[in-house]
Amino acid sequence: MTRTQTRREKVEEREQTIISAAHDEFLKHGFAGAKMAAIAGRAGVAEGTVYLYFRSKDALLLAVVGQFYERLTARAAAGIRNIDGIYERLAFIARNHIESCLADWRILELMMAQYRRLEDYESGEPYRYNKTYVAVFDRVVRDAVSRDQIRDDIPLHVIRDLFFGALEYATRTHMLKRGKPRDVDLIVDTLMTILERGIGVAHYNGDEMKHVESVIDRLERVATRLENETIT
Amino acid sequence: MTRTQTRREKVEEREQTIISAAHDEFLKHGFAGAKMAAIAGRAGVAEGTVYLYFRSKDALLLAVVGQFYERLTARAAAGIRNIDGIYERLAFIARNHIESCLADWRILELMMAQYRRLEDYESGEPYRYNKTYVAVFDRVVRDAVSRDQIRDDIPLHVIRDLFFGALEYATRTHMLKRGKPRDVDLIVDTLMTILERGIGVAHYNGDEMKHVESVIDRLERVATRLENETIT
DNA sequence: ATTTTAAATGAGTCAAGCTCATTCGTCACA
DNA sequence: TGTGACGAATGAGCTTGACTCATTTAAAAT
Repeated sequence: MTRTQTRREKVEEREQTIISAAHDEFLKHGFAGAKMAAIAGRAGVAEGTVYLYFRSKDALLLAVVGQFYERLTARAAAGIRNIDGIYERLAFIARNHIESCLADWRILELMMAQYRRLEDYESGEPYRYNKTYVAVFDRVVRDAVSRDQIRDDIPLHVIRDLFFGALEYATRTHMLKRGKPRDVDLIVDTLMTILERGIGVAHYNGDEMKHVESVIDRLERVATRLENETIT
Repeated sequence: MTRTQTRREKVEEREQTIISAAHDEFLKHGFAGAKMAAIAGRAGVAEGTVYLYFRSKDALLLAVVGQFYERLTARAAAGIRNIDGIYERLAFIARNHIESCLADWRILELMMAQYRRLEDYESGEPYRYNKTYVAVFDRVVRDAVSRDQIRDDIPLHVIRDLFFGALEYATRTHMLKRGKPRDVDLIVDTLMTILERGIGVAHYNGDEMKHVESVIDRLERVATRLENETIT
């Protein structure tokens, strides 16, 4: 008989099974409503076994949330790699955020409820998860600032809070109103428009405006010429 | 002996005592950490008495949250009465929101945790509390839209989510970083600047803008024509 | 084959939300 | 002033569910 799994592999597989079971149970019943016995049942192990893998119900939730963040971060980081343009990148992050949150809404709620305890937040794991995720966003913004595409007089943390705060609330509204997937586009587009105007460097100020006008003049001449040529 | 209180008054006073006790206990220990026995102790009544006034621990939390919202709404509504100018009004609402949330942060967390259950959210009391609060904001924005101070092509709900989402996240960041009261000004100012640029009607004068747009229209028509000709 | 070590089990403990039979306080009326 | 009636208050006890630990089972080492 071939040994298909090492001991280590078996243990890790079981851990994953328990996390998945917990994910489903939390998703269905919420944190308070989820029962450790039910999670153990779903995972096909005894209740005591769960406690060999996770210290407590909280620790189990933390593992679930951790995996959520890992997916979220991985998708965001991979997605923007093939995208140029600051607002296109932000739009991708926004859409990824909304869609991921919609799928795992309950988990997110739980995370917030449990892990926003402030006193020791910065030392906790959720904080680190969040930090690596947010780093993806920060890099995009800092990059854009260095290219003079975003004003440098707005603190990064304010932009960040605005971005993710708006996304979270918009996601909730979307969920409450049972919006259609199409609506997500509207949300993302609108948000990008506001952001572009709000934090982008002004396109139409003073000298630049004159430049714009000269370009418009040239375009107009071109347009006229084209029209005439087409007619003849 | 003069009767200082009617029966009814006594009951209401006791109810208030219990709510206050719960508020303090929740604030100190969070929802899960708060014990009904401790709340009863703080209020100076027996544990069973609490259940004469509130069906459950959840109902008690709801009452606490309700009072928070009432204060929040009353202050916001009263504050903007003496203020003119859309951004000045929004700034007041923003500052009131941040300061109130900072004071009762824990309560807010709890509320979110408990009452974002989506299925029956719209029928619940917290939803109504939130709605009347948000109505103050909506009125300001709608008023500004009707005066052409805010673009009318941005859905109100997106502005609202952006506003309150940004505020909530900014408040949390402020709390985490243990910011100073002075920083709140910076947050509010920055947010207002972004909002003004992002949702305000364009500043550059109308004629120029119309001119630009008419040129764009022409270009578009020309482009379409060219495309068609290329095909044939 | 036997020992050793790690993993799994589930009956049992404990804490906390909630209930309810009982007691208490107050007021109306004789 | 005594007494009956009724709503308010009480806290011992019930229930539920997170967590523990003595015991059993499986795997690895010798």
